[in-house]
Amino acid sequence: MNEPTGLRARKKARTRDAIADAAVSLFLEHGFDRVSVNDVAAAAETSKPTLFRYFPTKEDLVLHRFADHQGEAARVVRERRSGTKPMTALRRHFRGGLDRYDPVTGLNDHPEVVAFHRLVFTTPSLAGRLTRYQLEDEEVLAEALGEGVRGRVRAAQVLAVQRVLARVNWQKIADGRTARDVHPEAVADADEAFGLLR
Amino acid sequence: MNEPTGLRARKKARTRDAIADAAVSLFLEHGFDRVSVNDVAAAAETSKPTLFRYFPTKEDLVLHRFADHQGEAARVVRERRSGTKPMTALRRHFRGGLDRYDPVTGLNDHPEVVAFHRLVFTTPSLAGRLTRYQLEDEEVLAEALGEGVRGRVRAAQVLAVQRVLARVNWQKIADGRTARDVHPEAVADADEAFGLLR
DNA sequence: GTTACCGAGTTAAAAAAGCAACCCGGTAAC
DNA sequence: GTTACCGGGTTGCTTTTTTAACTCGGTAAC
Repeated sequence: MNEPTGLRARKKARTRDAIADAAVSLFLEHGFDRVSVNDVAAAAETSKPTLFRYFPTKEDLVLHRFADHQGEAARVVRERRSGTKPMTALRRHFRGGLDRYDPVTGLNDHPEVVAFHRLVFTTPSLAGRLTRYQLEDEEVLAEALGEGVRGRVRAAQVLAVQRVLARVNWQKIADGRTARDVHPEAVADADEAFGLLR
Repeated sequence: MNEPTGLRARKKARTRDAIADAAVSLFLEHGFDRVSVNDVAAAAETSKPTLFRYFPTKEDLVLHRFADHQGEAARVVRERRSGTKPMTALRRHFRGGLDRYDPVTGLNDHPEVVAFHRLVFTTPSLAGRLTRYQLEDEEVLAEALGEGVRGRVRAAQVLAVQRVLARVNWQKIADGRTARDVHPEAVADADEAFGLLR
């Protein structure tokens, strides 16, 4: 089921992780703009060209965690069991994320995760680039949802809903509440928001 | 004074160490002949050709620790202060090794060191290759000692003495005594043995 | 007595990483 | 207002590593 795990693949994954981890921990400690990519490369013990071979821009050093979820919505729609409506599949998937306290739902109170979200949301260049990612996500979801304007609008609405929900959840947790405590509200919010999509 | 420490050099050193460490620890645990170079490479997380680029033969995976002392005797002779006789320089150097409990003198009771020596001495192919190293050592020492048969004989005698002394010391320690305890005898033996060289 | 496998080493080609030098836009120094 | 540096990102070249397939000697199977 998982990729062939040769030496090459293992070491590439490790290098990638080393770079990403070094980056995030430096950014969290000193702030995105006060850390240069040279610093990151040095901390990860790789060269600058290598760093850029793994991550196209400085922002991606942070955002790859979202990038890993690229196209997830589209996939959920495409792989739904026949008989299930797209919206139901998406709602269930999001609900699953909440129950697993998946960081992308905003419903996660691990200190690192919270700090990470604050970093993303309060750094303009990061927030900006993140919306670019979501636009691409929107396009593939639109395709999965059907031709024409109809699909595009649906896609935009779904992603907007997810974005808002995640933001609301994160805000409550940033205010000091625990994920477990917020969970019921998050589920209720999700039901209401997805309900509006009909 | 020390080599430029770029990324490349650092990683090469690390790879080399990883291979050597994996090798020695596997050999100590299972025996030299029951561990294949494939096992070593796998444990060190490198490929077989890489392993062989760092160490020309399987034996060298163990013996590089001796190889690091290659030519040491010759260097001691060449770099002695003028006015000092070669033999005195060599005797003093060996004496220094005893005082530092240098593993090459056999006078070292760290469990790993003792086990390592047992490994070398009780594995025929290793013991065999080790004497090959000592022959090369002998040649360069002979050159440093002067032309002709005279130098060669001297060289052979010095190295034979060191070999015997190391072996005797190791034997006592293998019998359970501590290095500190054996030290005086080792010094006495050394004095006597080097004395015979006159 | 082949046939098949194992372990030490090697080879060639391709991927990946390092290095040094560069471009380009910004901003601080003088 | 040049000049110099800094940080993001790129380029070309070299070195290192992986991969897979190979040689060669030994030895177990049948």
